[in-house]
Amino acid sequence: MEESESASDKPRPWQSYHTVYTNAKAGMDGVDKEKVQRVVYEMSKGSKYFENEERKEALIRQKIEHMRARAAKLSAADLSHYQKVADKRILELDSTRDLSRIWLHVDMDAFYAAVETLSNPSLKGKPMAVGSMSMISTANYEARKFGVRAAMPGFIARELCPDLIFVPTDFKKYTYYSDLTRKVFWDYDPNFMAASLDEAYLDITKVCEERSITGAEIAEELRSRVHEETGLTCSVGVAPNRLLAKVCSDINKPNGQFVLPNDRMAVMTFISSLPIRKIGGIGKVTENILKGVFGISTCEEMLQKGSFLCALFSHSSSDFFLSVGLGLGGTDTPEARFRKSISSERTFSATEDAALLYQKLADIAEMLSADMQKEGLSGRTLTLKLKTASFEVRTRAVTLQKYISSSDDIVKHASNLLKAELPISLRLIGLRVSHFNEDKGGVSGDPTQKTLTTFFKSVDASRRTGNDQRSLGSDLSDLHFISEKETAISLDNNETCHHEFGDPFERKHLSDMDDKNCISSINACEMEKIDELSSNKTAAMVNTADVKERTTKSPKRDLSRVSEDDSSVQREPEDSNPDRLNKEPSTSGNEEFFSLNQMEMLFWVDDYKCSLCGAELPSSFVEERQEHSDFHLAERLQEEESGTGLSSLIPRLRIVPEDCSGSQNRRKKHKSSPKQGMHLPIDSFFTKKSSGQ
DNA sequence: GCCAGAAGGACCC
DNA sequence: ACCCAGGGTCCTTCTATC
Repeated sequence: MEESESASDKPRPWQSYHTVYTNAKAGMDGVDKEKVQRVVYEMSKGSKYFENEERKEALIRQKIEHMRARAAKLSAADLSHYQKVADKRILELDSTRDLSRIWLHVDMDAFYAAVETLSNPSLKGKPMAVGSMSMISTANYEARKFGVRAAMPGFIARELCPDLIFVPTDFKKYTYYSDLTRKVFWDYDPNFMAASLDEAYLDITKVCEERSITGAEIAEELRSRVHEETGLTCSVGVAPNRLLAKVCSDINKPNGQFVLPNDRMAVMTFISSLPIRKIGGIGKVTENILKGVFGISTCEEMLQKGSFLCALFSHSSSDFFLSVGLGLGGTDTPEARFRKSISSERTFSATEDAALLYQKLADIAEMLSADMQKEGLSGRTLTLKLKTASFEVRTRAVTLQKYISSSDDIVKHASNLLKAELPISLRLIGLRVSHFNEDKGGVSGDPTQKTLTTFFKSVDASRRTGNDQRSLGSDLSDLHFISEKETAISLDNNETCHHEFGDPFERKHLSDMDDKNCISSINACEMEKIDELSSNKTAAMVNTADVKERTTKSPKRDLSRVSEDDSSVQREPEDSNPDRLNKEPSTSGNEEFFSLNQMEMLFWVDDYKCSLCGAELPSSFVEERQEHSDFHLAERLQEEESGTGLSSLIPRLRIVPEDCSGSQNRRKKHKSSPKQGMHLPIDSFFTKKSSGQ
């Protein structure tokens, strides 16, 4: 730490203060980068936040030094060994290349800001940011010219752009427009993967084939359709895999597109000069390490330095890096995945008043519990997160014998954790619950059963090759230096067991988790319901014909009503009483849906996904929803007639996705992309946009 | 040697 | 004047157990 400062710290200290916004992957074209850096530096200097950043940077510098030293110590023999390892691995990875799919990544341009401008045209042409003085979510292009960007605190943004207009976030609005765009996406790929409110991946291989049309033409068409439907513009990237498609969508943004042909040479050429930071999953730290230790700044150099990467990084990390160098990425439509945790945290002005801290803790527990109830979740591991006045983050966890979800339980255990830290000055408290009961794959809850994590790990080996951003993301953390011994050669113990992962049962549920919540809500509640059903609930089975008739005739009474019922159901996750379902209806006062609900258990999770098969249909898809529910009803009728009753419910659920909703069969459930949507507040998914119906 | 937990981080939107 | 979010995922390391 001593050396770097003295030498380079001449006249412009801000140059060494790299933050996310001055160093981002999104192009900051006409921006006076130096000025931005200076302002950010000036405004941050001396703050606790700044000091903490410096502390972290110092740690990274140490890491870099440490790795450099290790790299320097590699003997010629070592290097030749690792060169072989790398060469072999590169060949293996390359052999997994799949150029048969055409992926399209759509990214709405400055989404929140664009939506706000749509609803308030007077904002047009003026620099504007969505967010608050403490943090902004996104900025329009006028504001970006000043260096203003997402994740920048508002007070700094205002300094950069004094005329900046701040608009508070309104997720209802964004969800509404997001649904409109998804309706368009649906037409091109019913299994599209929503990555967030404003991003999605579509496998357009089939459409291209069916219409014998190029990816570029689809992109063109999709963009104009999105514009027609929403009045918003988007940018699109078309490439043989998701990782590349994502990079491509950024190239001609805003309102543009870029197509990378499904050709090995084209891919290699493209990737060769591509800065590593453009790759999803390679952030500031990884970039610094790769650059600082190995001098790698383009993807191509990943291959050139393959021996070093294999020598100094863990398997998963080196595999990832090499994949990037080869331009490989996800080409399959991944299985759905469960939500693993749920949390709530709040920042406040730092205090060391214990009573106050306990109060904050109780408030957060309350919020978290409410969110959990909404989704019918309960978990055994409770993690307390603390951020001290000096921005240091700590976590403290306990794993309990029983699953908890009530505010009281949460507070009780969280207080114990907090007590142990006590004399302390905090600026943030957070609570997270994980280790859900469904983790075990549902039904049994047998703790010895393979967990999802295990499942994904085993799949990991194969996935490694075609990782998409998710894997990327994780890989970075490997940077954490693998201890030297493990650096060795263990390149092949990956080939583990893909098959043993659990029973198909759990996977069926996975299907619906594309966006954060849906997932879990289904799991928790549905599991119970299914159990109930399969055991005895036949009573709930009502007159099918009756139900069918009503649904068919009153499409307008659309299912959004059902979702109301459903939410009330979910609100009582603790209540495993089988009568619950029977009671609900009276509360809702909607007998028709009551029947439907009881009988089919079909409702739109989070007003978005079919509780039965996981199909995704925003509430604006009124007709599609009607069709969809009709499908399930017909299916049910058929079963009734053929004598197959509820007893077959469970197996049936697993199969349904295969062909439900007619043409749009969703055998692959689009799970969300890796990261998808986690940044959105959960609430945004509950709030339904008032449009649909 | 493997497994579970706990703690700390990187990254994404 | 305002002074750096919140929700999630995955990975690695370390330890205590079995």
